[in-house]
Amino acid sequence: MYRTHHCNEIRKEHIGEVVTLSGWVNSTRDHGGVIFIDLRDREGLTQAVFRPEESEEAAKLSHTLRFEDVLKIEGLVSARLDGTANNKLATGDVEIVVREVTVISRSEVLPFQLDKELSNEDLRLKHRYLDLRRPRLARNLQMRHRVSKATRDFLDEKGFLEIETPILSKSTPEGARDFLVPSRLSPGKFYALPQAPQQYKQLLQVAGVDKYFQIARCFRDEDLRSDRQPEFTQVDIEASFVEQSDIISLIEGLLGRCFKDSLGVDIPGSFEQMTYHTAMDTYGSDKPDRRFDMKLIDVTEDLKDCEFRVFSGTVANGGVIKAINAKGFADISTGQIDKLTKLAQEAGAKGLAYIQARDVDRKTWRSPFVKRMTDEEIKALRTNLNIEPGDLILFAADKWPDACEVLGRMRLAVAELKNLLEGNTDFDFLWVTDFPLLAFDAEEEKWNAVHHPFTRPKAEDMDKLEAGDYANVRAEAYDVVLNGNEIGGGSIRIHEQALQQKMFTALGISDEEQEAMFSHILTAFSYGAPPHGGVALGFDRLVMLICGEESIREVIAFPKNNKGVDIMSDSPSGVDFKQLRELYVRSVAKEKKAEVDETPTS
RNA sequence: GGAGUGGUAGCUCAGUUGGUUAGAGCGCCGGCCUGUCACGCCGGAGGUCGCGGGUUCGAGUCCCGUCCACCCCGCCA
Repeated sequence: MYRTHHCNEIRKEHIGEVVTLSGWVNSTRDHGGVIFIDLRDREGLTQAVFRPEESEEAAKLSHTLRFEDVLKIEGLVSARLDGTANNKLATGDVEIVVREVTVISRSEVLPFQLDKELSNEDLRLKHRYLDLRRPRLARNLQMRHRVSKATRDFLDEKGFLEIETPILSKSTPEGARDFLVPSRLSPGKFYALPQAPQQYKQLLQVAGVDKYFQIARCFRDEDLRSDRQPEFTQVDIEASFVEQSDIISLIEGLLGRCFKDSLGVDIPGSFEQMTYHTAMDTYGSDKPDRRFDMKLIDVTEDLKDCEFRVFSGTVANGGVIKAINAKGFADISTGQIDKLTKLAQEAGAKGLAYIQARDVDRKTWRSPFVKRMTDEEIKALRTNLNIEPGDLILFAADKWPDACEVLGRMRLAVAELKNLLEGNTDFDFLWVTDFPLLAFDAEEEKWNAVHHPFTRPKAEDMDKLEAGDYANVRAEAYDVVLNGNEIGGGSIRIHEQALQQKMFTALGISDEEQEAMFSHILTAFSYGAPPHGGVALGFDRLVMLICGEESIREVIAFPKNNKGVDIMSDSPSGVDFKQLRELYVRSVAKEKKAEVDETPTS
């Protein structure tokens, strides 16, 4: 037998018992005579004491122990000597006086120390199995389990069925780039890995499943980010005979359960709802972070006749002028202004207009344009923007969406520069609703679905869809936002064949293409489809936020690096020519020396 | 595809206007130590300063190129 208890289990009441523990050597404190070893498993630490007078053999062996050796110890649970209890450890009142020790496995010196922070992510990922021994990561994995368990429990109680959908799936024309899998049995044809189980879950509604969920792995072949991996997990939910409010209540309950069962935190029973238009207008983002204020204020009326042509000209062309007041940030450095200006330009602005309001008197204001403004204009700004000495005002003048977008980014950048969120532990939940159904892609010169092509237009905007007024059709779609992160999104779906066809046509998908790519779902809708809708939660992001991490890599057991490479197992990697031949695939990838590689290395 | 930050000992980092033999903490190795828990004390080993080129009497430091990592934008219906 390896153990009678785990390493965070022994307490005062066990004193006098003989126990057996197994685990890793977390640390050794060798005093020559007496030796202390902290034994660790995933649950915690227990101190073992080796004394020659108890067992000469064990004490002798204990001198040779190194970090991360794996041991089995047997000994007597004893109270620690007076004044030597360790209140940092749950097991700190007791220790195991060892009478027998077995070295199960020795460890080489580790490539990094487990008790120190480590910035070399390459090294961490290469030895992920060691990284995961660190308490923070071990805790994250346990939290992740808690959240998925809470999800399953909650949805089960609500009558949802967990159903698996295919991983070998069909390529979809819209959306992200697909991962493709060549088919050996159908030469020249390919499966795609699912970007989401969207169509399957809708077909399950046609099947009468009524309430479906899946903790589903999804795949998108796009560039990575700290919150994006090529394969990720989403909590995929779909239900029949539901309206938007039903899904919203369901998710509020689900998130409540997740936070309760993982962190023990009570979150609000319902979240504020905000339209997409209000979110953009007020925060310059469809996923506003409301943990700090700095709202976007419209000053178009105040400055429409301003002598500063950038402002008045924009208004004359139908644009707007918006501003944010970065309270107390008038002492911003020139370098920081430059940085913000560059950011604004990246977001599409021509420049960044600002006022550093050093004191009350406008003569103390530092600004490229303020001298050209009338006293009335200044007065209006003072009032509307609540300008006080020490404030920094940033302006954007452009078409409404662009001005909002630019200032939205400024708002986040200022919060970053000013460390507004340092130490903030709030959880601010929010629903963003009434998204536009379609958005025009200038590059492709076509309309794209903002959410996806199965999203239902709002009933009151249906006539606009008929009329081809695509820009003003709103969708029965909603996102759930936590602290400026989109943690989920969903919609009520189209369940009518004719409407779905109309939607495809609006997206520029010809009748032939509809037949080839979507006949299964269009046909299914002709056999009695219930109204339905659902949502998908970004599970990795949710767990990341629950764990207080800044990257989803910290909550995924074996993540890939920025280039999509698993540097531990070295995947992706080359395959044998024979494997490719069986799949009727030939690589045209060029090796470093510019030759076509027909026998890839492995 | 574009911008930014970084790369110095096993790890985390410092290294000033270019100037002696490139440092610290932790880890590692050896020794001492019977109540520690970031144990302590003594001693020691350990470096292609990412790589290549250049400027210079002299380059970790300046210049050019390049590779890698992270981060952001694009992209992610």
